[in-house]
Amino acid sequence: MAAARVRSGGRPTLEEVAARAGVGRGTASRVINGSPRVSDATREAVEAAVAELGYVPNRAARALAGNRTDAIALVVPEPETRFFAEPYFSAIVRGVGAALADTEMQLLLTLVGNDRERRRLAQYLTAHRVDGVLLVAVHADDPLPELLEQLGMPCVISGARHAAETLPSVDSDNFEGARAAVEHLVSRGRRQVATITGRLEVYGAQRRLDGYRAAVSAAGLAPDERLIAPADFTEEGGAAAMRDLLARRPDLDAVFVASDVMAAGARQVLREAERRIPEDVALVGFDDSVVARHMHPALTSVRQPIEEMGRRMAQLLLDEIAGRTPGDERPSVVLPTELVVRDSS
Amino acid sequence: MAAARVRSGGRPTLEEVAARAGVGRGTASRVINGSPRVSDATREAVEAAVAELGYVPNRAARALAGNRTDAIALVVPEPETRFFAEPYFSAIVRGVGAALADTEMQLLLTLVGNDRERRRLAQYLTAHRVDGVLLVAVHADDPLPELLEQLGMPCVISGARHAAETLPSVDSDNFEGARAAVEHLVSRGRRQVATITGRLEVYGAQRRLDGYRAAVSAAGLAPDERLIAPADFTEEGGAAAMRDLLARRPDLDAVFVASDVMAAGARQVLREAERRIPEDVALVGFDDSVVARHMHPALTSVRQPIEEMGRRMAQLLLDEIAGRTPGDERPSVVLPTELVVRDSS
DNA sequence: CAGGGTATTGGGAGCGCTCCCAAAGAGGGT
DNA sequence: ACCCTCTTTGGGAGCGCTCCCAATACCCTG
Repeated sequence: MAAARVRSGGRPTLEEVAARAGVGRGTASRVINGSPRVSDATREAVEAAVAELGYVPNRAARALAGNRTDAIALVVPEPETRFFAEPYFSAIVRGVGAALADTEMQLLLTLVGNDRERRRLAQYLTAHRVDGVLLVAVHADDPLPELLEQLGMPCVISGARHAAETLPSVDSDNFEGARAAVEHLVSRGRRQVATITGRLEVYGAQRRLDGYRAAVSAAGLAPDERLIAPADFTEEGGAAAMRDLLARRPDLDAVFVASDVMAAGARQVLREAERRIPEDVALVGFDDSVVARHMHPALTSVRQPIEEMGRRMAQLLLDEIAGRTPGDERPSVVLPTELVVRDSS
Repeated sequence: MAAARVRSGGRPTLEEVAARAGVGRGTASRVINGSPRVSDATREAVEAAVAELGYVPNRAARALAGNRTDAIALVVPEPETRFFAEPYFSAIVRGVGAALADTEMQLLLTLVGNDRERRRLAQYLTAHRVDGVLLVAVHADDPLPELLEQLGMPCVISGARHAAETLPSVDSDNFEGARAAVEHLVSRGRRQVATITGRLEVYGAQRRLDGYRAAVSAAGLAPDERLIAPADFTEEGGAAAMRDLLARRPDLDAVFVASDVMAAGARQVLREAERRIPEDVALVGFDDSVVARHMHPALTSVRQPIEEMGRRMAQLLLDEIAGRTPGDERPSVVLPTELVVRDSS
């Protein structure tokens, strides 16, 4: 029995645990990793040694020997203010954190600001420094997903990039959320329902517009392209779009806005135009952010289960990494939204 | 010259880079790590080989051999909603990310929810899985800082825990921010200035109260403890405190609230009590969050340079890890705040 | 021209773990 | 009792890097 080198300080090694338990290194490793091919007696002995020594595996050694990292990266495109804004970012992080809580997986946060950082990220991924990647707010033309697919790197994205998404993705039901919002407006007697959309290259924004259209025709209202104003998810964009709408269709009596922040911009314009909310114009937002609650009047909004989305993304990724993808098709999750009715509608 | 093993797939190793450059492994390593003890010709040869092969060092191997990890942890106590709320979290993350951008350092996100996760974190840190720790929103009685100090683990905290903080810390100037806010109220002719404080166990909240007191006496106003209502940084707490204040001193004409969220609660109560803002009561918040901008009327608030705080925390930590602490005393940074005047005052 | 630096360099010895092969032990059937 | 199979076990061989020592090359000095 090889006596483990005596080490005064430092953390205990597997070798020491094995020596203490009176078994070989291989056996100790098997116990630590939960292999079934160990007798009960041995397992208990090793577990006791682990507890006595306070052994914690050395992650680096594990990664080196096992060719894995036990870490996943959450990649956040920093300029994408829509994502980085409240409540998206912290909620996603919370959800991911929750899903990872009783896992050995570490969460690496990677902010991608400019092109240089983007290249560094690509290098990172190529160097296999993580077992998988969570990609949020990817654009349809982002080369990153392709790169990941080529590398065979497990990956989950938030929000499908288009109808024929090939990557595993988690999304909220943008179509249904928008549809329900507009249906709600119609049920309150509104007849000239306009919409301010997000950037339509973003698939989710397109789906919200689709939902709007579906609800409009389901209600038997006359579709009118002049009631549709595209914007860019910013407050200023929302304001500009609202001005356009008022100019084109001054008779509108409701607006479904594809984000709360844009709704804030729209409300400002409506106030300046002296349209009362909700008496003259009803307003519904999307996201149910802090802004919605504190707007005056409080904004009716479509809530997305963002934290849950984070959790599901992480779970999907863990599955992907473990290789237990059920069928051949890519798992894609669509979570329901909820309409939170407040004073603006 | 030992021929490097030919490997079809896979990433290139140091050994391969060395072979390609026609040098030894040690020399290649020296170049990669920027050692000055290499001739220019050799350096160039190695750099060329690195570029041609697209070599990226294997992090795990480095960590194992070098007994470091090139990673730091951002530890976030999840139940601490004050911190996790907008804008704190994302701004800190941004700042930290910016400071780390041209470093090899990785950012690990660790959410600490319950006691179990807390123990796991302690184990983590004991196992030296990171080179340093960024601790945000620590309570004065949190055992974590002590643990870190015992382990000799570099650490920076956001917000001193008390006047005699021993750890390197980054903070905004809570005292001066509060003082300036109250001074502003006084300069607008307010004479009965009340305050709603955060939880006073939080040192920052205490400092804000100190700043309030300083401004009150500097203005020659009569200090009155009935004008001071403690709360807990929540909207409901702010509302309750506002009710207390109105009951005790119905003649108050201004309130300095130690956070925007509490200010939102207070505003609600003032509206119910039919006090106009700012005509009857002027309101000033703290944080300059989204809530402040969208409140009605828009809330005057004290802005903290949170992103900059994140950046400085990271820099301090990197210094600490590099061991180049200038003197013996712990570096502690206090950043200035800025009063953003809006319609509520 | 010898002697004693100083600047470079190569490569051995690990770091602590996983993988895997071969050996030892434990039954079971005939 | 013997052979064969299945289970359990030990430990060698790396994973790719850093650290460091010894070797070599080069340069002054007297």
